[in-house]
Amino acid sequence: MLSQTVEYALRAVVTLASADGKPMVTANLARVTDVPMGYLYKVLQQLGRKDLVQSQRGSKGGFTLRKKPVDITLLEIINAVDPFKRINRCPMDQVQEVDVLCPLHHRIDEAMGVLETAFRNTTVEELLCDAERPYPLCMTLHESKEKDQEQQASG
Amino acid sequence: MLSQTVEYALRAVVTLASADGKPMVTANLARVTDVPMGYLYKVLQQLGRKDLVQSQRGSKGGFTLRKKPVDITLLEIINAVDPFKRINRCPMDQVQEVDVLCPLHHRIDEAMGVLETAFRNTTVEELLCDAERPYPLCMTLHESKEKDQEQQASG
DNA sequence: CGTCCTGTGGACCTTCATATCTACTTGATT
DNA sequence: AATCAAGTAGATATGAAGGTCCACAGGACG
Repeated sequence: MLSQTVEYALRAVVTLASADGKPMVTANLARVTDVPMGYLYKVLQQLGRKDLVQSQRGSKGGFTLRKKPVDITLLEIINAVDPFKRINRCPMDQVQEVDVLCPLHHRIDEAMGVLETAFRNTTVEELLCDAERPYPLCMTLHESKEKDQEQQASG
Repeated sequence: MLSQTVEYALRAVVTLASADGKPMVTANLARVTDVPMGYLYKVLQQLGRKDLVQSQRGSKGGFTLRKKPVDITLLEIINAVDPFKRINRCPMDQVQEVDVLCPLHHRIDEAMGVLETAFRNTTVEELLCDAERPYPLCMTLHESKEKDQEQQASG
């Protein structure tokens, strides 16, 4: 339903959010989020253009969030990489003045509206402090992230 | 969001529903729904395998619905050609016993659930008798359909 | 039976999102 | 300045969805 790119973008932002301001290098981010590194760059670039993330080159560099998790909605992330499309006009209708959709497309668009709202009303912050689910991303990845941070600390 | 194939399937079923039991030939259906005819065959075949439509070869043949519009939900049509996928397990998580999703995927799946329900709760019948929108599909297509039926009648 | 009409199914082509590769630029550190 | 770490950007590959084509099969009707 959502594109692979959106999925990747969401993972990246959530992970950066849980890094709590410390810059994360792409290689590390790629490992934790399980996204191909080369492609992750592209996704991060798109997020950068929309001012969701920020990059710092050179050693000690990496990516950080540009806004607080509480101020980032899932919809923003989605729109940054693969804009959520609503149906504004019937796709079949070439010559169309009025913007009244036919019943079919009206119904579909209505449903899409609900979905869009759900994404607009969820912030990254909410994903970080879910009582029942202590880790913002999957448990095993949390573990590999821990391991990775140990590596970083020791290396 | 929904695939092109789903869009085509929905158009086809709605159009067949408004044909009120009379078989429609693919060429005609393709014109009315603005779907490439060769591809429409494929879509209709998929709908046929799921017993949503029925075909009759030879002259006076064509496609008809196999069920009443009131008994066909949009979700059924969607599932026939491009099954609606829910998130059952975190896509990142290789080793996973419990089926508790991480906050991110839980949230996404929740939203998808709402969408799925919306499609499950809409029947084709509802699209046929919308007071504010007299034609189940776009106006101009309704017109071209009229024209087409005239052609059929005179030809 | 012959012929026309219409759907079937398989092979193939096209397009685009996804993913990779690589040469380059920028920043930090010494 | 030299060097290394890290992001940038554009060219190119891959694979799945969308779309086309064609030879065949089955039904209707003279």
